[in-house]
Amino acid sequence: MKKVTILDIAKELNITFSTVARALNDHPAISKSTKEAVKKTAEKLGYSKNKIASSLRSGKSNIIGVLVPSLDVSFFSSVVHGIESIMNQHGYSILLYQSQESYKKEDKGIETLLNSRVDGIITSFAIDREDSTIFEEIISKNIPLTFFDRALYQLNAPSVTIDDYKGGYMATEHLIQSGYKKIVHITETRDLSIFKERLKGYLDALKAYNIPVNEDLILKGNLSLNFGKDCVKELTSRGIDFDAIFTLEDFTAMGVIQQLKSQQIRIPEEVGVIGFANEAFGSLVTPSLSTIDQQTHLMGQETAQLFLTMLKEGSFYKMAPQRIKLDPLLIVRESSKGPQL
Amino acid sequence: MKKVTILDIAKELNITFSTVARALNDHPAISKSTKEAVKKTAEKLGYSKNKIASSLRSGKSNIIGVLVPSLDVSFFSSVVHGIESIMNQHGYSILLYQSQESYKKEDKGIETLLNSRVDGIITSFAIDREDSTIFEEIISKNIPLTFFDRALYQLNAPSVTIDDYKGGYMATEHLIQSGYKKIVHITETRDLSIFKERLKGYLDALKAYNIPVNEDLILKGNLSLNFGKDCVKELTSRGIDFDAIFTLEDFTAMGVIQQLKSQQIRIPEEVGVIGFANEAFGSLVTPSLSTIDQQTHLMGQETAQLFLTMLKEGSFYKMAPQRIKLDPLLIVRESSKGPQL
DNA sequence: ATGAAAGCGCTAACAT
DNA sequence: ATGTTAGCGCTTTCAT
Repeated sequence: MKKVTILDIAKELNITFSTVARALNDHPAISKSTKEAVKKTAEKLGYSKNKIASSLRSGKSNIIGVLVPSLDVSFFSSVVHGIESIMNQHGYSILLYQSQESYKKEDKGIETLLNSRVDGIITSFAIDREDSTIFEEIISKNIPLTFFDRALYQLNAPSVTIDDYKGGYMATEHLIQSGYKKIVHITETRDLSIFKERLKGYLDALKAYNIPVNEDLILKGNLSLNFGKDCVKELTSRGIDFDAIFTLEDFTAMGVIQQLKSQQIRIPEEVGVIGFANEAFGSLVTPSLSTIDQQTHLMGQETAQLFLTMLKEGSFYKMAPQRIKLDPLLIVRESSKGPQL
Repeated sequence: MKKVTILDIAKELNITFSTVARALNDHPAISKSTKEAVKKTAEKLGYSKNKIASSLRSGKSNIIGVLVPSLDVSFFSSVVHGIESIMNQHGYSILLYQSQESYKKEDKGIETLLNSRVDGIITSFAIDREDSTIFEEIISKNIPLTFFDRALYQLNAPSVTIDDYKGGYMATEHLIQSGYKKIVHITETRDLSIFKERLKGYLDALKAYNIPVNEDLILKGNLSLNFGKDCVKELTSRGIDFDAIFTLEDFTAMGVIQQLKSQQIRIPEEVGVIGFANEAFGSLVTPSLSTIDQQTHLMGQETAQLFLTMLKEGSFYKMAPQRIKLDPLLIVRESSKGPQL
């Protein structure tokens, strides 16, 4: 089965290949009858348009690069799900790259995407990235770039994130309003602004309700289920007085819950717990886990939409970039129902 | 910033562009000194190789299409994670498509992938697919095709699946060996061989242990958490005698657990439960859910590896295709610890 | 409404 | 070790 080109169709119909090309692209100047004839023989011969050739000539690939830390993290796979669905509807394909949270792999990925002449890049960058020059290069080449979830605000690129500050504030306020007073926050050692924002929200909520900040109640480490367990162990062994825990994300919260249960500390009567991210397991565990939803589906859609808008504009980085901040959603479940009166 | 081509580098160095091309591709016949000079000026001028042009000329895109139902299902995103990682290490990029379990979108996806001249396709096809002609076309065009999880065995294409029969057998045998005797199986109405295999495993395990099959204990529907709840309601309202439930996947099992708990039926003392898929929440719920692990990471790796082997062969569909069946893993947790003595 | 011709940026066969 | 040359299969401008 040798490959069929527009030339083969042209020969079959005794017209030139440029007429065929126009017919296949629904060019207005081509008569209805030739269009039909062309499409029929294309079908008959099993013609498949060579997008590589047309991309080379036209300078547009209709492919956009999506670069994320890892599809093994449900947050990212969920957003990518949304991005692919929307872009697909608009005739774009997704070239996928995972950085595995390593900026070196990310740099390599960006190079490959650029070599592939993607029409633009959508990304949430690696946790260990320290300088933004590679993204500046993309911008200076006038290639559309859109961030989601993790954004570099010093750059002139649009972004879709959730309001992590607000999320942190909401979680903390909810605990306070439920009657908790000595609220622990577990955060990250690694320097990522989204975690700092959540911490800020925590601090401001305490302030707003006139609760003094106690440094003993702010624990730092590397997020994981086991870290959550360790935090509870440390708090109890050091005899620190607390009645609620707000963790930077759900897996850590899960560790907290498991350890509290194993030490026979009742949730939510003795200690309230709230996480962040609304992982699938939160509604299924006992007690079910209160959390902050990050609206992953909405984020995927908004990101794709924002990117498409940018593409249409033509001259990308001229105006101030649009920065969409999605509202986090408070999901109240059993784990934060309030202390025993 | 206009684009830099090998011609620009050639002019800069007063050599021909074909020497430049060879230097950049580390052609053995090029002297070390020119290679260095070329690479230095390439860097200096900000050259970025146009993969589209080289693909057009060479007939190889170094891109493979990955077509899955949805990244919102953790099983698939996990396997795609593995596939991307491995292919990436071997210099391939992934063009991603989601069928959303619709064979129509899948057909469109395949067409786009073929138009994009991918070097091959890796897929787990849509649940509603009824005929295999589109895959036969791919094969007849001699384009490498590899299935994972859901395979069409009548086709001459390699596949990586887990042994669903064995998984069904293991789950059932485990319940029997734990002391359960009246074992329900919840399965799918829709016609997908993986579910039928699990059912077969269930039936054969019963047979092997001389337990008569009771049709009342085999329930069919569309998998979901709520369906699991409904099944328990139906079983109890109809007064059917049962002491264990094996569900076709974990979300349904979760529904079963929630409904049993809400009816004050104790797990595992009164009713044992085992699911299938080893979703993330299984270890976190109470009681923790016994299940069958599908080895998603291994599946991703094996699929990528099998595909790469195929690529190397050159003439694809000549020999009998390799069909890798991975062993499922029995994960015993609290929900199937055995009935009260 | 259609044809002719140029060329996108590479690779690769064939020179020298 | 390097140069010459001919395309890959389209899109697009200019003619007719």
